[in-house]
Amino acid sequence: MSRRASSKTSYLDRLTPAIRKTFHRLPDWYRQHARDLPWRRTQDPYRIWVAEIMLQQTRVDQARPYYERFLEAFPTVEALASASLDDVLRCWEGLGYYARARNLHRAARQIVAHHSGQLPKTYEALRQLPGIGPYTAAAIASIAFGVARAVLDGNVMRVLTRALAIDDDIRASATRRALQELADALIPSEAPGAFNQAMMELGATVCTPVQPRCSDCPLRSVCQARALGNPTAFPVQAPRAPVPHYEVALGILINEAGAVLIQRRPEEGMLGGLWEFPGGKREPGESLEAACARELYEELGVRVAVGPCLARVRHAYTHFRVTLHAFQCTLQEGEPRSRAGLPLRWVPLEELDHYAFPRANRRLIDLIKQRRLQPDLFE
DNA sequence: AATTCGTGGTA
DNA sequence: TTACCAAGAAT
Repeated sequence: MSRRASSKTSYLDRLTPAIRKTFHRLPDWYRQHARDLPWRRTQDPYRIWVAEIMLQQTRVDQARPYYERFLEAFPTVEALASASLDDVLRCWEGLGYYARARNLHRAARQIVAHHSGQLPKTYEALRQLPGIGPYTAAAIASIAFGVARAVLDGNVMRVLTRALAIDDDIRASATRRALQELADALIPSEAPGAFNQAMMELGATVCTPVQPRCSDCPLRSVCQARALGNPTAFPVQAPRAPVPHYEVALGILINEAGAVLIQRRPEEGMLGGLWEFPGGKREPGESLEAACARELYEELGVRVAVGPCLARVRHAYTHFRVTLHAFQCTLQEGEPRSRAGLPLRWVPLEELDHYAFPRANRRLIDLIKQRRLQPDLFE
């Protein structure tokens, strides 16, 4: 058996009538076993859209409170479109993958401008909107509009590779193409939305990555991974590359009024549009204090005296890890001006929660606030 | 096609 | 503690 799927790979020949029949019963299973999730109580395409975007690479329990808050703040497409990006990001703070919030905001404006404020009803038209990829377009089209397009997410890939004992690497695009083809061949035309949600619910609650509950599975009679006695052998995926670790020095500049200096990151790229303390990565052989002074000079054109480290935070991103070191700094020479043209702002500590910060920065702020309760340490 | 995008929970 | 993982999209 090949671990690499070629461009001609197809799994359609593995489908027997018994397998098709068993899969087609999934909507019924779903109606009986679906958890009561807030976005299931609505047929509002806007709410379904928001939920699907939030659920990308995110667990239901983590997204739920954000979903409630977001819809309270932006109850309609029009409300979202007329909001500022900063307000949207503030609502999204802590949820991660902030491009989702930026694209959601952009797409809302496009929907108001070009679709009379209504979400498009076809897969292709949905797909044109920023942030709506193959998964989300299929999810909205099937759940809100009854279109028979199969979703392919981590859950569906796990269910399918186990059911048919597919041992190709699911990180390979060829495998994903073939799995999408397979899912599209299985989705029924009567209840496509329920089928899609059933596949995902099955993966989330029964066909789980570890310790799957096979005896409760509606597919147990046809599942080949179970027949092989080793369901967790699927899906097969290549190991990830090891991630680097960076030491980052940040400068906490405080003015006479007790306000601290923050800057807004560029809207494109990592953590785009969020605010943070100035600073950057330590270079090889450099001390943290030197890195702090260098970064503040490079970014803001100022000379600073680097004082004590007020707080440290370790944080793991997807493809690297960092340790943030926040140094209290005193302005020696010059007035801060962003060389990259980024917005800068002096903000009292109490007002920092009016700005959207990355998680690691927010934790630093909490630690610094705690120290400030002991003035001698801060002065 | 392979990388780059967050965060929190869990074994 | 480490490593993996979760209702993906953009480039």
